[in-house]
Formats: sequence, structure tokens, C-alpha cells
Amino acid sequence: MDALTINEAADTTGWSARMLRYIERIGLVEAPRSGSGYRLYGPAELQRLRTLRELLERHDVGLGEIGFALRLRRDRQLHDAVEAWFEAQPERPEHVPAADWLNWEQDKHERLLAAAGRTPDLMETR
Amino acid sequence: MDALTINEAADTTGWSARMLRYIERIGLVEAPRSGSGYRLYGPAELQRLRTLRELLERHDVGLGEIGFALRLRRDRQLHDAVEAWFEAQPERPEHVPAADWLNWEQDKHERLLAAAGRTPDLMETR
DNA sequence: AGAACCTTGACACGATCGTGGTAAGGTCCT
DNA sequence: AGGACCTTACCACGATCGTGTCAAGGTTCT
Repeated sequence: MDALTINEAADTTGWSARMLRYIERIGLVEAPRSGSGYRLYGPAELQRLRTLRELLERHDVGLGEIGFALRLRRDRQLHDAVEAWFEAQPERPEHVPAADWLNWEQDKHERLLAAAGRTPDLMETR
Repeated sequence: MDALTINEAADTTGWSARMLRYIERIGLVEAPRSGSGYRLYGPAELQRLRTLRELLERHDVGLGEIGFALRLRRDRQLHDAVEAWFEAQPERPEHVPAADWLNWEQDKHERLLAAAGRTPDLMETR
């Protein structure tokens, strides 16, 4: 009572055989193959397929997104880059030379962002 | 020399104004607004936009994927669920009653997966 | 007041995603 | 040997992604 072929696995997991192949191509749930190339789904794979389905439904995410999450776990390089990007809160230069502020009104192409992010209605004259 | 409006920001970052709005909608790089609703891009945002561009190009990922990464960081619930799914290596029952193995040949719908994942050519008679 | 911006919302369009189906060919069980 | 199943490779198709453009209306500058 162990390994099922793709259609059997499809029946018991709710996925279609077509989707099982797709899921495999994405890299999630890859079934081992028989000597002649048939996919063999054991309890482990069946379990993963069922929980995968639940995961998607419960959080409204797509296969591609989980596929990306997988890529993140495998490619540390990428993971770190993404993480670094999120982490990077480019320091807002604390020291804003007053001189720059004076030119402001004149330079059409360089407007000011009030203080540090919020703008106290500098632009509305009305 | 601080905050640019959307088209100016577009010019200096390489993105189009359209994309800046799109990027904002996804949740990456949200520009603060002026009193009248104009987006104001300060050095921080500009920096993020440039590095974002680099991130995408260098690792060949899409905005949607980074958007998903963002969702993962914000929704710990989801993050944990995904992590759990990947972690879950459903234990392959170590104890396989020999009896089950005997029925194998007979039960058309229940085939066996050799040992723990790899199948030693059980299915190829030739 | 008028030009030059900005904002949101809509229509559009090729590319990819998520699915299904079908064809051509190999494998397994009677 | 024949039927039922598997494999890969294609064609298809609606939905979303990534972009652009345009319209209608508000803001800012001169």
C-alpha cells in the first residue's frame, strides 16, 4: 500500500495528472521514477501534494509563488539579495545644508521633501 | 535638492512613471505624498528604485515575485505556513509490515515504492 | 489665465501562468 | 496480442503580469 502512479495519485490528491506534472516541473513535489520512467507517488509525495493544496487555498497563493519561495531557499545568493533590498533603508541625510533650501524655489527640477518623509503642505498655496 | 515628482523620478531611475505607480501598488517603494496628493520621491525612494532595478535584472525575478517576498515578510502566518511545508519531510514509515508487501502483486491500485524513495527496478521485468 | 504637471481610471496588448486536451510512442498486465 | 496506462511534446485558452497610452479632472508655476 505504497506507491501510486500519476493518475492514481491524481485521484487521491485532488490534483489532475496534468497538474502533477506541472507541479513537478516547478520543482515542488518531484516523484521518484520507476525503472521505465513512470512517476511513483509514495505516501510522502501524496502528503505533500495534499498539504500543498491546503497551503494554496488557505493563503490564496499560487504555485508560481511557492515556486519562488523554493527558489529563495535554494539560491542563498538570491535570498540574501532580496533580504538586503528590504533591509536597506537608505539613510535619509540628516544634514541638509540650508543653502540648498534656498535654491529650492528657483530650481524647477529639484523640489524638496519636507524634513524626513512627511510634507507639511509646502506645495499648496491655497 | 531632495524630492522629485514622479516624472522626474522616472527619468533618474530608468523606470517609467507608469511603472512607479505600479511598483507602489505592489507595495514596494511607496512615495510619500504632498499635501495635494503628488508623489514625492526623496533620495531614499530613488535609491530603492535603482537597487530594485538592479535586483530584478541581476537575478531575473519579477516585480510580482519581490511583491510576494514582501508579503512573506509581512504575513508571518503565511511565512510560517510556507516554511512548514518545505520543512515537512513526511516521515517515510520505517516499519513496513512484510504482509503488506505480499499483497502487492495482487492489488492493482496499490503499488509499492521500493524502500525509501528510490525504486530498484521493481517494475521492469524485461 | 494658460501651460505644464500630477492623479486616478480605463482600454490595450504581448507574455507568462494555470489548466485542459490530444497525439505519438513506450510499458504493463492479462 | 490487446487494452489500459505512462511519457513527452504540442495547441489552446482564460487570467494575470508588465507596460503603454489616453481621458478627465485637479495643482503649480509663470
